[in-house]
Amino acid sequence: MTRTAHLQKTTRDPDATRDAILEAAFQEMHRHGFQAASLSTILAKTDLTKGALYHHFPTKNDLGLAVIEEVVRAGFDAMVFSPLRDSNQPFDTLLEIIRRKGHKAEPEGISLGCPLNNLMQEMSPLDADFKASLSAVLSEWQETVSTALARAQKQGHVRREVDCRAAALFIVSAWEGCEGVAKNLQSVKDYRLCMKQLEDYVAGLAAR
Amino acid sequence: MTRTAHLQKTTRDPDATRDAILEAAFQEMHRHGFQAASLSTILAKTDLTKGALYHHFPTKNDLGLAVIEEVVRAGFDAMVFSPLRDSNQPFDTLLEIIRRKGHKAEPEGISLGCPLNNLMQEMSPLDADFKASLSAVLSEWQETVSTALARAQKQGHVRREVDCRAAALFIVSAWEGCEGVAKNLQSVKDYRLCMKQLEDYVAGLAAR
DNA sequence: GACATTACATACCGATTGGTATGTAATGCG
DNA sequence: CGCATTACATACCAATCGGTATGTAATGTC
Repeated sequence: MTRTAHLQKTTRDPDATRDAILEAAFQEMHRHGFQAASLSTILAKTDLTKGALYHHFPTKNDLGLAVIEEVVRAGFDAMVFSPLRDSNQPFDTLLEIIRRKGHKAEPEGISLGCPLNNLMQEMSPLDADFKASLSAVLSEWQETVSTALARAQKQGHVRREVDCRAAALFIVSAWEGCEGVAKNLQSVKDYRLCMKQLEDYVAGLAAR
Repeated sequence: MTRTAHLQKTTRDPDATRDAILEAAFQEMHRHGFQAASLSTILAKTDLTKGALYHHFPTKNDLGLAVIEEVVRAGFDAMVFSPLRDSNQPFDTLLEIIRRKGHKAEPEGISLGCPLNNLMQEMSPLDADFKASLSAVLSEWQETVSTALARAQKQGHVRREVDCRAAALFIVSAWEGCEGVAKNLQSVKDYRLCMKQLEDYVAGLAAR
């Protein structure tokens, strides 16, 4: 019956608080994975409480799915999907993206790994909703690379006998593989070396 | 004060029980990862109790590390390391191993993913002991492939200008990448397609 | 200004977790 | 055989987990 002081936020901005929760949840999930991500930690980082969280997200799973669709996917969109789709020199753009990835690599980013890859490895076999959401991003990635290669092929920049879909699958896989291995080795040097090999593989698809 | 019946195992075999715990722990960790692996579940699978577990392993971390060093590593040894080291046609053997991996792929194995990769993605940034233990296996893998390529190079089966260490790093990375992506897509077909690309890449290292 | 609704804060809950303390039966050793 | 030690089983613990119920202040609507 003690009438504790209910300190509410004086200014309200639902969209901003929702974004704050999403961002904090993304960071927490990026470091500890989804299952080990603690709602308490997320809320501590945002200075919010469970009331806020469960007002915006009915359950922890929904929060995780929203992170994938609104944060992870948006990152890929800005970094890979849009540049590839908008380019009219898709082959050069693809090579350039891979090169940039290798160059701008930071130790922290390396040791945390690719958020998409992390979540796929953890959640795909455990939860169908996660699997579907993650698969959607992964497939869009593959599809985007595949389309870029096909366009380049029409331009005569990629050899005619190349199976663009298979190549795209391998590029995406190797890409994730490089990030995963470098994450474990915690080595920027190995990451660059590995991405350089991927770059060489892609360059090897070019017409003579 | 109720004198409950203490049902002990009538026959004792410490090594066997230890192995049983390790095997059950491996399966749990393979499905749910290390953190989400429940000791209760592991014990239920073995019909043992916490007394047995904590007698053989001082802590959950030690159990996890033992699984890596005694189960995961042993698997790689039998499937990859030993065959590559013992072969005197290392290039053909490497190609054969990759081919076999693609052929004998089963849906369940695919959707569970590579145990090493799973644990690396989950634990490397969280725990230094896990990182070290996992890195040891990964480095041995890379080293084994690298040595195999170098030997093949001396035999004239691999082009002279190939950087064997870099190629081995990429092969291991792409390998893990294929398994990781196929795990998410839960598609044996895509796994085989992806491993075929890797096979082609390796074949491309051959001397003309 | 009254009132419903939104946007949170606070307090509490059952379930599960890794870990420990203690007890006891089987085994190895003299 | 006697006795220490090993190899477990049982019972209990604090901490943490995701989730819920309830309360209240800010906001939108008329």
